[in-house]
Amino acid sequence: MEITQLIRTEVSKAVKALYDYSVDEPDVLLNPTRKEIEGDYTVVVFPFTKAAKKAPPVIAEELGNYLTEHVEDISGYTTIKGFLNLNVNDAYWSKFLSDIATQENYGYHTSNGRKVVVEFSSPNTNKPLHLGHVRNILLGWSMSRIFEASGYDTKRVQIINDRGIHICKSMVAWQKFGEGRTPESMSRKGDHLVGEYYVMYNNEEKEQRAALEAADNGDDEPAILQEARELLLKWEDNDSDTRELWKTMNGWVYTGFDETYKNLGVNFDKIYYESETYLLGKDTIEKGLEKNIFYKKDDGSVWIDLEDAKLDHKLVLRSDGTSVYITQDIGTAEERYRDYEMEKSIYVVGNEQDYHFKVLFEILKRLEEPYAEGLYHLSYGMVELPEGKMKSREGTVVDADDLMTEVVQVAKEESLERGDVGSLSEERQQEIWRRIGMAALKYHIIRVTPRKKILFDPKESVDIQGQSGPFVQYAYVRTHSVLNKAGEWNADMTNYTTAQPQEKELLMLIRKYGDVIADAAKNYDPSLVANYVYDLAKSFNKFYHDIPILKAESEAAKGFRLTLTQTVGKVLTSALDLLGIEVPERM
RNA sequence: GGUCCCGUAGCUUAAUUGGAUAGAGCAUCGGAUUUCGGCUCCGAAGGUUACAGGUUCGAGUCCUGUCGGGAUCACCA
Repeated sequence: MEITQLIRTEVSKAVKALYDYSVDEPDVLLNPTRKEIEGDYTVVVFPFTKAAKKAPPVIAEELGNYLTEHVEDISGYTTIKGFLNLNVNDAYWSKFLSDIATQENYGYHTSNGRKVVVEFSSPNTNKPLHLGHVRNILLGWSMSRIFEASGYDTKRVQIINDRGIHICKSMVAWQKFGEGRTPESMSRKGDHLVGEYYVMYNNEEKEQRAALEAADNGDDEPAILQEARELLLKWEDNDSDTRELWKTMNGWVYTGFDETYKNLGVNFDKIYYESETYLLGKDTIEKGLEKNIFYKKDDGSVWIDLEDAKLDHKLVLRSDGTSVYITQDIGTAEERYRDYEMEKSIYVVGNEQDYHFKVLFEILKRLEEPYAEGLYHLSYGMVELPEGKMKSREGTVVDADDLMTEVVQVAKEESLERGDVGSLSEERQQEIWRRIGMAALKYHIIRVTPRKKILFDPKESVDIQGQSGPFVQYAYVRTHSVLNKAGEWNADMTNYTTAQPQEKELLMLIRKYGDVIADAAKNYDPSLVANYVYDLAKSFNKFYHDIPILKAESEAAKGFRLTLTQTVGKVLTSALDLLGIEVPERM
């Protein structure tokens, strides 16, 4: 049995035997022992004082005695105040290592047959992706990977906001100023090209507004805004020319997005388009009206009263019968359930929509939708720059494509300075630089817990030292390099029973990997994996520095350490993969 | 104004969900290589966990209040 599980089980038994008190195994408080103190795992005995009617140190002593006698893998103990520090038999660790060494996908949980849908990215089609999207995409991607590793059948989806006044604005500007330009004719990424016309639109609108104000007609609407509105009406009327232009320009954007997604290393199982879903949800509102979940005002608008959930009254259908944003979301949720019958849905959306999702989920609960209990809003803080918030109107956004180019470029420059990979082909070097640069960027963003806002300093995002992606990659490259030198080795390590503290620390971390995955899924927090993989890399570097591997004192020790090194390499690769980070073989 | 989120070392952050002396990285200062790759390792310094109360064996974590920062409160999406 796995060691921490074993300790929980045995503590539970011991408490029953000694004090006739029942503790559930998960409720046994068990931590790794602090570094300065002797021992491997620590049991907190305070919770047993009432049942035992004894002082904590006495209980610790009695439990320690019992466990040492009854459990083979526990070789001894010490007590400090109310803490019982247990020593694990050295033989346990070599057995543990040889057990997992050949395991496929070590740390992954077996399939649980449950389905989860993760929605992320979900951009508008009027401008390219920026740093904010990057955080969203990285969170969504790693969350979906973590759920897969936790045994879930996982689907990745996004819903693209491809209709509405914003895209009409880009269209108007292109009609006026475009002169037939295309991504091909301009050699420009489609999403960037469309984004430029959106900017042109905004500039034009601003100028017209200023002119109107100068002429003392400040209350009038700028002509170009009227044109955009007309275009939206035409779109809704299915005007063929408008639809054609809309399709063409959105097509440019999608091609651009695809390239960005590819560079970020992400993909989707299904894409929903608002132009196809914006009419959904109305039926549900009708049904809800019949069940008195909603109510109708005199003007014909439909509302829901959520005051007893500490929310407000919320409009769900306009007086003219058309839907609002939340109506669509209700409809899309149902459509998604028809597609996947998922038990859990995770919406990766920024925290400015916290209120919206509270309302949405509350409504779906009241409608008694079968998937309502599994809804989760993975809310994350904004990404801010040192000089303040990003504002597209002020041109202070950090473009996703530029950012990626930049980090890879920096990785390249620093690598050339060191000259470690100069002997490789140009292509392979390029691939290594790409992996390093992307690792730096991704790790820098994913390591902070989602709900906190990120202060994004471009300089720090390409750090390769300290707690960074490349630091972890370097530890992996070391494992790879040692193993290459080692060639074949004798993996029989059963008579290696003198594990060093550095080795035990590594093994305890490796043992924890499956727990970390489960925790990250339970808390919807990929940063737990990011912090874990750093700890593992750091611990390996120390081991590597302190202890000889190839020149170990015995064949058994060498076999043990090489197997350990190999296993560390596997776990590093696996954990980084959950974050969407690839490892290079050299760097 | 109501509601929600955040406040930890100069900076960026962690804390096994209420457990021991709050742990890292950057920056600063000082060390380590006849060795499997120095993008490494070791050490020093740096903290009244915004503040004030409370709950208990025990609080960065839970409760109340105060201060500071942000978000949100559309027949927009």
